[in-house]
This record gives sequence, C-alpha cells and structure tokens, in this order.
Amino acid sequence: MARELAKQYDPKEVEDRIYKQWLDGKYFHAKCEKDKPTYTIVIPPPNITGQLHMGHALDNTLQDILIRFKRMQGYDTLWVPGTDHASIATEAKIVEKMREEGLTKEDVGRDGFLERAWDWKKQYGGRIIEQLKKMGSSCDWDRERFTLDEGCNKAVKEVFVRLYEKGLIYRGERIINWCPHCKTSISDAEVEYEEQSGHFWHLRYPFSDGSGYLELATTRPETLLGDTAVAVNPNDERYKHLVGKTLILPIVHREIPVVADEYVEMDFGTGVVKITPAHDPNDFEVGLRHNLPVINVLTDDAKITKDYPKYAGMDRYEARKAIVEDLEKEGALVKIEEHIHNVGTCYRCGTTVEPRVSKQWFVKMKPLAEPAIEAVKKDETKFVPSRFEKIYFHWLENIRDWCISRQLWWGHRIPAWYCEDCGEITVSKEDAQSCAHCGSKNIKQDPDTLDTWFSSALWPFSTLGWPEETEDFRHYYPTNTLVTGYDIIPFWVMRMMFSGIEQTGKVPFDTVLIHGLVRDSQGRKMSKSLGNGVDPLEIIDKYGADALRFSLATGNSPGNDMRYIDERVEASRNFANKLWNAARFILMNLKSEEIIPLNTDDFALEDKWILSKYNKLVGEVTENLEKYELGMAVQKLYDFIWDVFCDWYIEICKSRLGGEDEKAADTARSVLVFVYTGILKLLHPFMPFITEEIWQSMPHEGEALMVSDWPKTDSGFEYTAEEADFEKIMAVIKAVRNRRAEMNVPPSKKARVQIATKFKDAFGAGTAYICRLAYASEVEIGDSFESEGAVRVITDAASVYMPMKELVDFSAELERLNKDLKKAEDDKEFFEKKLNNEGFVAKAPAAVVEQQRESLKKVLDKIAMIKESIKEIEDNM
RNA sequence: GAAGGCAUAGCUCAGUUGGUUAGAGUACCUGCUUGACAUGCAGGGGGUCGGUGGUUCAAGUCCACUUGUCUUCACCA
Repeated sequence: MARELAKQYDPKEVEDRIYKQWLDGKYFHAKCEKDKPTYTIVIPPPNITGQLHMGHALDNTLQDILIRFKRMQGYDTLWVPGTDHASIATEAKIVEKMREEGLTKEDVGRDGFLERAWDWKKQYGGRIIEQLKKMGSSCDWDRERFTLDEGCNKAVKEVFVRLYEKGLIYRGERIINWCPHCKTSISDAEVEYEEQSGHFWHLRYPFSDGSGYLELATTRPETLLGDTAVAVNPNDERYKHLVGKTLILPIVHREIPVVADEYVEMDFGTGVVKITPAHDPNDFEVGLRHNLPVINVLTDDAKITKDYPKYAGMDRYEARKAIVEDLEKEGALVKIEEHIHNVGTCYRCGTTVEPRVSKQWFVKMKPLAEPAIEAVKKDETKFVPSRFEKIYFHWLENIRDWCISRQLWWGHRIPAWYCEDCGEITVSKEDAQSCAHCGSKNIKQDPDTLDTWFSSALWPFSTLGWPEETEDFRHYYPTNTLVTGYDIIPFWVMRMMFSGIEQTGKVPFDTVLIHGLVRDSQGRKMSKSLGNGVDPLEIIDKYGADALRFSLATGNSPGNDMRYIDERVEASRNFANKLWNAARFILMNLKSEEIIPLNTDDFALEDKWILSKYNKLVGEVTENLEKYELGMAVQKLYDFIWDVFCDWYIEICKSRLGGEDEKAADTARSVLVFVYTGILKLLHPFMPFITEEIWQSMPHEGEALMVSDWPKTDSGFEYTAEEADFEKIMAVIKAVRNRRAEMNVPPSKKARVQIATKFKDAFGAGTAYICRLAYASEVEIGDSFESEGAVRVITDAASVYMPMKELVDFSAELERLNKDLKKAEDDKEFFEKKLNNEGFVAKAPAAVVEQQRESLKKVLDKIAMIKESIKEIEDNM
C-alpha cells in the first residue's frame, strides 16, 4: 500500500531528510560523461564574511532551477560552488576583531595576521555554504572551491605573469582612490558617489610682485598646502595676461605659477582653479601637462604630514578648520558659500575616499576591453535581458586602467620581487630566489596583494582546473549560464569576460542571466543600517524552502527588482499544501503501488481533455525554461495544478473513483497518476523538496525524481476536438453554479438539471460529474425540455433548465434573459464589425480570422437560444 | 549633465515575436462541515493598461513627445 501522507505538508520534517538523500545518492556530482551534452554554471562566490541574504536566495534559486531542469533533460550538468576571500571586507572584520582585543595588524605581524584570517575562514567560510544547502541548491559540493585555494592561487600567478610579460600589467605612480580607513587603494569601480552639502571657500592668492590678488574658490581648503600652481583657461580674456606670473601661496608662502589649461571652465566660479596634483585626479592631469611638482600633504590615514608642523597629525577635517581660521587671520579668506557636491566614498566602509598619488600596479585595459566588446557584439555571449549589454558596453568603452594592487595582507600576494642592488623587478610564477636581471639574492617581494576581483575574474576557468588542461576544464569549459545581479556587471561580469577571452581564447559563458534586487515591502533596498533585511533562513523556517523559492521565481522578470512580500510566500506555502493534498487524494484512491498503464481506448472525454491540456503545458513550460522565462513557466504550472488539475480534473474523477465500474476507476487512476507525476517533474526545479517527497510516496520507477527524465510532449495527446467538447460542459457547470449563487440557492438544495443541446453525446457521457459539480439531483440530456416553471441559463452550446417552481419569478427570468440577449447582441456586433473590416480579413493571419468567426458563430447560437427561451416564457405568461 | 528602468484592479505584480472583449495572488463582498486540502470550495464586484499624438486591419505591447518615480554613470575646482 502506498505511504500515507500527513494532512498538511510539513517542510521541516521533509527538507533535511530529502537533501541528505540526494547527497547520499551523489546526484549533484558531475561525472564528466563524454556522451552527453554539458551544461555548466559557476556560482557567484559569496564572501566568506557573508550570511545568506535575499539576494543570494534569489540568485541561487534561479541557478538551481536551471541546473535541475537541464539535469532532468539529460545534460551532464555541473554547478560549481565556492566562496570568495573578499580581501577588504574580511580584512576589515579581522582588524575590527583584533581592535577589540587591543591589537593592531602590526602587533601580530603579517604571518600572525594571516593565521587569524585563515582561522576566520575555517570558522565562518562554511556558514554560507550550509545556508545555500538549506535553499536546496544542487551544487557539486565535491568541487567546492575558494578564491584563495591552491588552484586559484596558481591561476592568479599564471595570469599575472602572462599579462606582465605581454606588457598589460605595469607598475606606475598614478593618482588612485585611497581609503584612509581601510588604508588601501581601491579601484574606480569601488568608489561610490554620494551627494553631500559642503562649502565653497573663496580665497585670494596675492601676486608675488605685489600687483594684487587672484580670487579662486575651493571645497577643500586643507589641500592648499599641496598647491603647486593656479590655473586659468587660456582663452579667458580676464586672466590671459596673467599666465606666467607667480603667486604667493597663503599660509605656506611658497611661490607658485599661474598656468593656462583647457580643463578650467571659464564660467564656473571665478574661473580660477588652484592646482593640487597630489590630491585631485584632474589636478594631477594638469600637473602632468605643466610639469608641476607633486606635493603629498596627507598620510595614509588622511592626516597632515610632518612637513607642516603646525598642522601635522591633524586629520583632514580638523586641518580644514585650522587652515580656514589661519586664512582668515591672514586676510586670504574672502567669503564662504553653501555648496552641494558629490563626494566619493569607499564602497566597503563608506569613508570619504582620498585621491592620492602612489605607486601601484595596473592592468592596461584598452587591449583587453576591445575583444570583450566584440564578443558580445557578435553574440558569443548574450545578456538576458539584452538591455544590460548597454551597461556592459558603456563600462568597457570608457574604461580606465585597473588599479589591482591593494595595501592589504589578506589576498593573493603580488608575485613581484624588487632587487635591492639593481633596482629591477622580477615577476615570476615560482617564488623568486634571485633577481632575474642581476642575479642578486638581495630581493624583496612586493608586500601588496591583488584586488579581490582579480581572482574572481578567473573563476569560470580557475575552478575547472586551469591553467592545467584538466578533464573538467576540457569537458565543462566554456560554461553556459552566469546568473547574477545587474549591480556587479562592472565588477565581475566584465572582468570575467576579458579574462576568459585573453587567457583561454573563449568567452567564459554563453549567457548572462541578469536579475534585479530584492527590496523590502516598501521598495527600499534591504540594508543593515535600515534594519529592514529579511532573513531567508527565518522564512524557510516559517514557510519552507520550496515556498520561498517559488515566491522568488514567481513574477520575477529578468533584470527587474522585486519586493519581498510575506503574503506572497504564504500564498506559495498554500500552493505547496494544495499540491500535497492532491497527492493525498490520489494515494487514498489507489489500490496498489503498481503503475497502471495508460490505455488510450478506455479514455473518457475528461481524460482526453486533461491529457491534451497537460501535453500543452509540457511544451510551454519547457520552452519557457529554455528561454529563461522562469516566471512565466511557474505561473503556468500554478494555474494548471490548482485550477485545471485540482479544481476540475480531480473533482470530475471522484464520480468514477467512487462508482461501481472498476475499469473506469482504473482508467481514472492511470490518468491521475500519469498527469500528476508529470506535474511533479515540471515543478521539481522550482519546488525540489516537496515534489521529491511526494514522488517517492507515489507509484514510481527510478531512484529519485531529481534524476528522472523531463517530460516530453506527445502528439498522441493532442485531443483538440475533445478539449473543445469538454469545455462546453465546463461552461454549463459554471453557468448553473453562477445562476444558483445569484438566486442564493445553497449547494445542499439539489435541483434537476435538464440540458437541451446539439452535443448530446459529449454531455451524455458526463452526467455523473455534471450532477456532482452542478449540485444536481439528476441530469437529463435532450433536444428540448418543457420549460414551464424552470429557471434557465444559456451558454453557447446549450440551454439549461432547472425546474425550481417555487423559486421562479417569471418576470425576473425575463429580465435576466433580456439582459443576456443585450450582452450577446453587443458581442455579435463586435465580432461582425471586425469581420466586416476588409483590412482585417485580408491582412490578419488566417488563424486569427478563423477565431473571430468561431466566436461569432457561438454568439449567434446563443442569441437563437435566448430568443427561443424568451418566446417560451412570453407564450406561457 | 548623460544613459537606462518602471508606471496595468485597493495593494504586490505577470502579460513571451502587436492578434480572442486585459490576467494572477492578496484584500473586499456573498454562500458553503461538498469524505484531498478552511493553508479549502463555489460565486461576485473592481483596471481600458500615467498623459498626448502617431504607425497599423489590429497597440498594454511599436514610435515621438510629456508627467511622475527609481537606478546607474559622469561631474566644475
């Protein structure tokens, strides 16, 4: 006997058990099967510092849906999981933790620090992996990777050396974004701009020959210490003649020149700009053009250097205050204005970024960007939805060289050694023992590490064993789908693209599926500071992982943000329960665990109808999934399961299952199990736990649903005519229910239902369930019936009479019929107008025209029947 | 300043290459111990798809302009 199921689905009882079963069965493990096509996804590696949030939940749900779908379709599927070492984020956390112990990085030293970092990784790195498992993610855990593991390390060194040797990595003194809190350089992509209100200090710098002043405005007076020129526009009539003169820098009393540079906007402010090459990117460029000295006035934590004893040690804002006061004393301050401007901040810690000149490593981007642009233009990689290609192109087309060195310890140490004797650089995959130029042993490795994203950029191939020619790499690379949020296109997608093309000669994936952000119920970004984050684990605990996954997949169209609404998850939970109870119903009506084979000859009309609908569903859901229309697929499944299968087909089967005819009951059983099993398969990628649990309780063949075959459409199930016939019956049932509800007749009060129709065969076969569903005491089918004393409803296929004498109010009946007639005649007019439009008939596709003709025909039939009824009543009155 | 998204029922959202008289969930109203399910069943009210104009036999769906809203990028010291 089949297993009995509880009255309500309890995810807690099921999920961990089923997940373990999958793991034990090694179903997630990719076996490099040469005879199968491959389908590969690499996970966007979550940070080891992170905890699962709704963004991960969405990202991983989408990936799991795709991978489970393809696995069932027979692909050799591989989903590579792993985590990211997240250099800045992790280092910041460890520094923070040490600070609580009263320790600094310097106290424990590089090795001591790294030891702590690895301990951290051991302790927390596994946390997020366990959380991903709770979601049901079918990753190949045997292939789990870490961006700082041995293999990734090897790949990183290989790429660094290759690019260096090609001249695509260089070291240079440039102005970069510096975070004074993290004490490291950061890339352009890591700077976030925010609007802040500040001030405009108008200053005047006197000419050294005593011939007056030049007035200018600045938002950062403290940088005045590092001014090495003042610039005006060469075409500015007001100042043209002053170019070449010198000024005395207030406070510092250094002599600086007036230079002419196109960069200065004549109509902004006074048209005069102070130039601080060490602390402003634009000024740096001006400095280069005019050969100006670069004077750094700030330390790495944004305090004034000891070169200015009066301000030394003050942080930039304190110094600003002090300097403004001194300027005022010196009479150099003209006025202060309110000013709103954009300030760059560190994307990790939010500290205002300090532009700073320093020696860093860079990747030359132009030569790498071009092939990456080409590849997407040639559709070698497609974005879904395609509009995100614009963002991708915009970034790559305007890209500047990528600053890859970080003044951090947690990360891939730069494989470059400096010779103390000859001063040359040795770059090597192996740890260098001596200078490659002069042979000196007196060499030191660069203390810096690489940007986290340098290793993430290699993720699609480093995880498959590259640079070794491994079996995995040969078999699974290039990968297929990359699933990620639009916010990291510039950080990650773009960098994987150019790295993949440069290093392997192939694009790393053929499709980039972009999703949006999960926002809170009010549409706000979920954030720690707002405290509005929703913890997926709590939701799983409350409603189950399947309900959460289903909610995230429903109504989520690619690239669009979505809101997290609790009620939606509740609705998904209810849906899971509906599915569960359908299984209970089927199970309690089966006689054995044997699968009853389908027998075409025994099918009743309703069987043909459901098989035909199911067959269409299989085709549509498959197509939707192949086109990444996951939301659409899930909506169709929902409608089919709840409305078509449960509310109609199951209800209809009840009369056969409870009837005397065992053969008919068996036919119903065979179709119920067949269609329901198909549903479980189609739904499995979305709701893996419950579908697996139910499948194993039902008659089945094979070990597990997750490794069973995806359903295929079958032309033998295309019962078009039967579908239409059955829908005539549905229309009658609905019309009867509707009329009874209008008259407030409770279901317990049964009435005779007489159906006058041209389709006697179809209706005749359905009397048993029409009786049930239309709350009838008995059902009669015929050409016509005595209408006296009957309530009547008319569909386009039948006139239905319900003799309920005591309830019948003839004038009310007449009124209703006239209302129906009016509606039907409006419809008739609508269709006729369309069909009389020559343009429509000539140009619209034949199928569309035919549809309209069909509709018109039905309306005409209906009108005839209504008129007849009206006449009958009038005759009897 | 530039680019892009979104605007559809009270609320949250679907709507696939333009093609039956626009859908779902939820909320609301009415009725139901209907032997799978009240996390349920049946019935109902409620949008003309932000606005204007255009293309087309046909537009929520394409184009232009416009309003509101959000995002990203750039940035003038």
